[in-house]
Amino acid sequence: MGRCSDARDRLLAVASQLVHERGYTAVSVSDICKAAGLKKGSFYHFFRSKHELVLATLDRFAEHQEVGMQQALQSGRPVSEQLAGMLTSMYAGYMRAKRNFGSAHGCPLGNLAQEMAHRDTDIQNKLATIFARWQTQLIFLLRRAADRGELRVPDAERSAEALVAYVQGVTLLAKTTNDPDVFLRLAHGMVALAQAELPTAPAPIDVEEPSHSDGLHTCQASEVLS
Amino acid sequence: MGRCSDARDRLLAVASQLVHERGYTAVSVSDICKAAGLKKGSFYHFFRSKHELVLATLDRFAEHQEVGMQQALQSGRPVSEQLAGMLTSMYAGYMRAKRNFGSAHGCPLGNLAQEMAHRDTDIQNKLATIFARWQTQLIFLLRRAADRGELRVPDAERSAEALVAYVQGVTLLAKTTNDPDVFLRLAHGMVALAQAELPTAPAPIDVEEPSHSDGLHTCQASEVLS
DNA sequence: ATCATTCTTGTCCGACCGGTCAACTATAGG
DNA sequence: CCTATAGTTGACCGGTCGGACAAGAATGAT
Repeated sequence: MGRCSDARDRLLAVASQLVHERGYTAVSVSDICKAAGLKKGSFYHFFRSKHELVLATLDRFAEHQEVGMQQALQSGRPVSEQLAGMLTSMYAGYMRAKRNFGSAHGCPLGNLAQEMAHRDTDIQNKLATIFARWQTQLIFLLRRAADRGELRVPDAERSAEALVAYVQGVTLLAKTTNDPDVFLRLAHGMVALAQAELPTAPAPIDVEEPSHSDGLHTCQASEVLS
Repeated sequence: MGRCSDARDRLLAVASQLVHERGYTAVSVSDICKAAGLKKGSFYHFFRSKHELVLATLDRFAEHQEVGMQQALQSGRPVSEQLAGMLTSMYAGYMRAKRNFGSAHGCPLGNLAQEMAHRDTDIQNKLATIFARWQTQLIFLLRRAADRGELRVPDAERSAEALVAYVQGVTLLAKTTNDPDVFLRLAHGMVALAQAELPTAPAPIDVEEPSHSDGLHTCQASEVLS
């Protein structure tokens, strides 16, 4: 009863677009409303807050992703080709985005994770779940490749985790250097990570003397900056 | 002549802290001033804008980084150990940050890159330069390892680039899952990427039929979301 | 035709945004 | 000691932020 409107869907669609383009903080509720063609009052009829809206867009994203992944697993192509294809087809997507919208904005999940993971546990959890599901699918893929003798996969779990990280890192680098060729240049790393050997020594778990500092990776460095 | 004050330095220090914790957009000039213990008027005496301040913090970061890298290159440890050590010592940094500040915020460069690279070309360029310098140092390291016969390095440039990406990706994953052990679990990937083989077929540069969609990597997907 | 429900609208709020400015104070160099 | 200069202050600007709300318009079920 009452009306029925597609406003909620429009809000979701527009919001994931804008948040992807500009980031969570930089997009205002008014921006979203303007783009969806309705007033702020309507917004707050459907969502209790901007925060809740973004969580909803993540749910929607996860559903879409799920469908896509199922299809991908059925493709019979060689696995090493499929792995590299993840990056080469991101190259294609990057070029398409650049052509259609003027520039590419990286991975919507990665962007949101980088911006919000340490400030919003709801968003963090939702993103972590999506990454985990992604990893699970990769494990399947890698195990199948190992069974078929296509690849040597010493540790499918770890390799899958490494692959998720690598894809995110490559995307970030492509965006930062504004150079889509990064996807092509680094595609071979996917296969390398899939076949990565475990260290002979179980793992260097020594939390070494903290201040000897290797230098090349001062990246945690709030501290470095006095 | 006139006064001399350390206010500028305080602003830089406080700003890199806050931007690292909350992101560029989410930190206001007033926040920075409050934390530095001075008024907005003073801020605009030293910097023409928030934008300019952040560029200055990046310069400062780059200088510190430079020093650290020079030291690291002189360490005589085995290169594979040094590579893995980049991640294991980030594990240490993560734990330290968590202990001291309650949570870790990932790599300040990565955060800024993800948030700003596609919206601010000045910041993008500065970040790209820092990444490039980082890569250069890694190339040195890898070449030396190859010369000594420590590692087989088929392509030092590409491996160095892949390593930079990988470190960023692993950091993001650790932050998103809030699980520092990721650094330890994925450390072996560093060695794998250093020794990654190039594909026998030069590269699958076919920009395949655009909509066949591999699914597992729908990550460019503003499009996927209707 | 009615009426509860769903949706839409416009207006309003206090807080804060990035940034400006003129007036004031402390200080180093002469 | 004096003064040019460097640094500081607090009040202020127009604009936007996330959010609240009462009132009205459209609709579906009865």
